[in-house]
Amino acid sequence: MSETAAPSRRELNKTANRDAIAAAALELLRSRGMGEFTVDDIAATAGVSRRTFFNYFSSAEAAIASFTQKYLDSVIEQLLRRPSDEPLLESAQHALTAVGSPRDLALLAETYALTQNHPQLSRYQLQAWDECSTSIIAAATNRLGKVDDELYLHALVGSIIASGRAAMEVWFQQRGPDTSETSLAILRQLLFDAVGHLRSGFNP
Amino acid sequence: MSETAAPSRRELNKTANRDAIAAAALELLRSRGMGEFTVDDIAATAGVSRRTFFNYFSSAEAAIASFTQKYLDSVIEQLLRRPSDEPLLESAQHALTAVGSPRDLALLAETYALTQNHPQLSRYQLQAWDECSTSIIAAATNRLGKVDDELYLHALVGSIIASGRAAMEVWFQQRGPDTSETSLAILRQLLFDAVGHLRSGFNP
DNA sequence: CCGTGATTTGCACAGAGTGCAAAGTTGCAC
DNA sequence: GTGCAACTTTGCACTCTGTGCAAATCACGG
Repeated sequence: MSETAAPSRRELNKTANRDAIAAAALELLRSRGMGEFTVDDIAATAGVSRRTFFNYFSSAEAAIASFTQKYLDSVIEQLLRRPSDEPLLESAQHALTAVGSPRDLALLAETYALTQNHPQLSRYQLQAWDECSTSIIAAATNRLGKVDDELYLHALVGSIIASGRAAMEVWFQQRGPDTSETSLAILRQLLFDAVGHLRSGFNP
Repeated sequence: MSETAAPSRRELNKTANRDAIAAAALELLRSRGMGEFTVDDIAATAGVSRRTFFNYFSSAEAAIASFTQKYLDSVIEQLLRRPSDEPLLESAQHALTAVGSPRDLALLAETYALTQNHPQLSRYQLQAWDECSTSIIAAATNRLGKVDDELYLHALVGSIIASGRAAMEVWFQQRGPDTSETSLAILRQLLFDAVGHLRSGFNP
């Protein structure tokens, strides 16, 4: 069915460049910490010009947040694979915890941990989660046709995303920057349980 | 009981300055639109130096987002006034729609409307809502003592805030930049209904 | 091999944000 | 009211950000 299609040389170079830049940003984040490096540093590490950096990302924070976006994109992908008659909350519960890409979850967790106390980066992460909401709403609207109750859908999807973020926050409080396999398993469980609470209407 | 206490001259000057700067930012936002003015413009309009602007706000966006923060602060204030044995969802429903400060809600709506398509400002607004979550969680933890289920509390409060944001979004889709009394009444109703959906566990 | 369109790069420039020290205010004790 | 201590505003200098523009470079099809 849907092949990934044309990996032309140009396309390949483009994603390779993008990945190299994001990887360079992550490397500097790990080694120096947020705020301790500049866009020039990232560009130099990635082996591109400063100007090219800005062709791909609008800021250093955006480059780091791309890892969060990547995880959330894979969540949406999983979500679209669920049977379309399955209740949204159930689909979401599975999509958030699906291990379609273990590395994505690990990077989500790592960048989340390295983000603490860096307002501007936090804002970019928030935006990534919010855009995920928007995508899910669009997909649901697409699938169900014009919904009768916009408010219901927005509040529901927003709550799902909020539950996901709650799981991240609680995980980090409990585990700190530990991103071992064990720790990530706990994170997955928290993601599952958070949406579980939502599914049960927050009735204990 | 808790008086607002010492309005010393210094304190007064400080809040007056802060208000003047925020008002100047809003005025420029209204007259020129986001991205069409600089921090120097705001400082000049407010009658302070550029450097003083940065003593109060870290960016133009932060100055605009202060109106959202103000509304959310008043929500928290209302929330703390509710009887402490009332279920959190019920308290939240009332706090979000309480007209403790009609002007705050109007400014929330207006700045929300003027924010569309301005990523950096959107991020600041998101952050304001997120910090509100954090405050509510802290308050609840404070009131109930160390909670047994952190995840439950985080997911619940996050969902409340998400419902509030959902109401804002739906309101704006329906009403655009209309901030008349009638329109604001609709917004209040949407806020009430959004949390209502959450209260009923999203069961139609 | 060459032309065409996309991509990268260098350069220039306006503006953001911050440290620092001088100048100006406010509060308080005498 | 004088004067000193603490706080606030301001100007200045400096680094870094983000973007427009045009030249150079690259990918691809003929």
